[in-house]
Amino acid sequence: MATIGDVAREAGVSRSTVSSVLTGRKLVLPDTRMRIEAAIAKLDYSVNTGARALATSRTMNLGLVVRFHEAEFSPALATYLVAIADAAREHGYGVLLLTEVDGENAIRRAVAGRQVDGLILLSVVEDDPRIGPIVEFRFPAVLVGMPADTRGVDAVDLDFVVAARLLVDHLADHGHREATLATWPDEIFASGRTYASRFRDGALDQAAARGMRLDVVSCPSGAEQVQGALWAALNRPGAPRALLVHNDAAAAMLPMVLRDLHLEVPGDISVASLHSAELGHHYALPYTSVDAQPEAVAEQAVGVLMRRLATPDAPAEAILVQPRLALRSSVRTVTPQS
Amino acid sequence: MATIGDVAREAGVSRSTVSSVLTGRKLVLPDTRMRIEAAIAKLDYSVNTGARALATSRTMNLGLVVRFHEAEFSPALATYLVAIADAAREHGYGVLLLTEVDGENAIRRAVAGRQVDGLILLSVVEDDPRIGPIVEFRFPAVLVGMPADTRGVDAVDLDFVVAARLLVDHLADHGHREATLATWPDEIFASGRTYASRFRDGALDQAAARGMRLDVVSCPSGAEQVQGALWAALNRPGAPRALLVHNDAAAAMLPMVLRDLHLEVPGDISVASLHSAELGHHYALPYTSVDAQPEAVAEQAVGVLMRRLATPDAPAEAILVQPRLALRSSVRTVTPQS
DNA sequence: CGCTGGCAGCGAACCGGTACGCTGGCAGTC
DNA sequence: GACTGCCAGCGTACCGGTTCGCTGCCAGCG
Repeated sequence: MATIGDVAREAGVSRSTVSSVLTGRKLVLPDTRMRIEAAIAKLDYSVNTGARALATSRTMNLGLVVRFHEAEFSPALATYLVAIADAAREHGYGVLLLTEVDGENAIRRAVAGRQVDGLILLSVVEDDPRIGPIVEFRFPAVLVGMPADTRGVDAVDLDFVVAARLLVDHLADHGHREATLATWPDEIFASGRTYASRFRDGALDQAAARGMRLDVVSCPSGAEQVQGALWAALNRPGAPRALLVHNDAAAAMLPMVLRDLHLEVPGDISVASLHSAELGHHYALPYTSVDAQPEAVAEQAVGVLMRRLATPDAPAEAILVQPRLALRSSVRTVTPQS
Repeated sequence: MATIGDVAREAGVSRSTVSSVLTGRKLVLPDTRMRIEAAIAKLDYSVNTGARALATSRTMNLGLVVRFHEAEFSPALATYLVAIADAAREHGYGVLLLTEVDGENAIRRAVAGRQVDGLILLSVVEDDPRIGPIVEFRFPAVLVGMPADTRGVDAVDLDFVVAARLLVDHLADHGHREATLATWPDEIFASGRTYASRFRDGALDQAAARGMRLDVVSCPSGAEQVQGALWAALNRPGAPRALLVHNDAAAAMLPMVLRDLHLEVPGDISVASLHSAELGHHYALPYTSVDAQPEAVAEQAVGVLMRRLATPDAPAEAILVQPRLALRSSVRTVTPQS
């Protein structure tokens, strides 16, 4: 493999001049530059990123910290990983995958070994133990997922309150005065995944504002339990004829349960949901929904991190990605009758 | 951040002695070693991996090349990514996520920039364009997924032929003389994903050997189309009362279709499938199956790559991970009646 | 007692880049 | 014609490790 010295020799200049061309930080006479570029092409040279990192003390790598939570239903995780890697590359950064049961350790190692310039933490929960070291070291990082208290750390997430409001409004606008909200298992709420509570509370608030009754049903985890919970919720006497879903597992199982109960959408029941476009695609979910937007979230997360790297002392940002409603005519207009 | 020089000063030795302790390649007197270790602890020192990489010309990083194929149904992708990262760490390696529409370029960049010591290629297809550069540069790499011709490149995959045989035998052993095989869309076969053809051909061969009739049904992609295809296949007159599934989307949709057709498993129909344990878990699939084993495949892939790095000139390995049958009593015993 | 051997630890070179101060040549100005 | 200013390009130090040959000490042995 050719080194910068080989290129310099080939072009008849010094190493530092080649470096000037590579980094573009200094002016080089056009014909000198062309000689150098020719030499680079001829020798098929490319810079040794490790050596450059050592000299500049910037690795141009980001650490992507993934904690795999067995209980979570997340076909979309891969989408996030890929979207983040793509967004990072747009800015010239690579992505190091840090997956450890004990995410704290992965962070310490990567940071201490100076393998990464910044960190992206996925599936953040409230009081996430991974946040401690980051604040302590003042290491550039961005959380994907919003802890209740962002404590001066950058964070990016979908705006679940607005998402809830959009969906509730959509039902209310179509004349629904009552609905069931199928949401996450209790342990998800308990474990501090604020997306669950932000959506639920946003939905309850908006329902109150619109004079709508909203019955909250927590679907326990496990596919069969989810089905059972949905079945029970929809089959109880006086069940509302509108369903609001914020639970990927429930959304995936819903078509089957509805068929079971001989309920037509939207004829017998209106359905509106919050789930990722990918989930909807794979499961052929024909429901009006707010799409979780992995690409947009990934882009924002990387963008925030870039800004943090550029200006380390700027105040922390908390970015809420605005959701969009995707209509799929699963909500019908009802006329009030009582 | 402390450097090796700081540690040396603190311990009253030279930098090279500290290095001897760090690498463990040279003997150091016990009490000197302890002084150095104390200094390391006191200064909270850890080696700069970039500098070490420059000196040793080994990065201790692997590149994980992921191509995201929109049409593929891949909730399991994340499982593979995480499993590979975990396996790599067991060997002291980090994982750089290389995702690009144009995977070839990602490879070239990572290799030319000496960012990784080896590559792991996911979802390999026949005549995968990414294989070319690897063979050309003789760069250490392992394919996950088996091209028909491994051309001297290491490859690891599940043994789909054995998987097919196990499942066909299972049906045959229970007295089934005919079955339907629900398999991948035509374009998956066409695009050279050999897992599809290896399974199908293995199943056909074994069915022939066991004197069994096997009707192959290709389920087109898209959740609704899959349902339609399954529905048609199961509902046609004289449809076999045994179903063999090798198609994750079909497996996921199957419970709904069966319910639709009022078919009980195994009372009305026997079902045996090949899918990942994770898929089965998330979708509550109660079918006897051969579990695709992401963890085992990941472990083997990393293992092969480690061996390749140790002995670059060893002959290429092609490892087939042996599948296991997981019984879930979805196959019933039938007594021949004609 | 002198020679040899072993070995702990040192020092310098090196990996492949970047950064910065300096030089030398040329043009413009008085 | 001497002085000034500008700037392309050079040389060298440095980033933080590893490697390897050498030194100097001590023990063992004849």
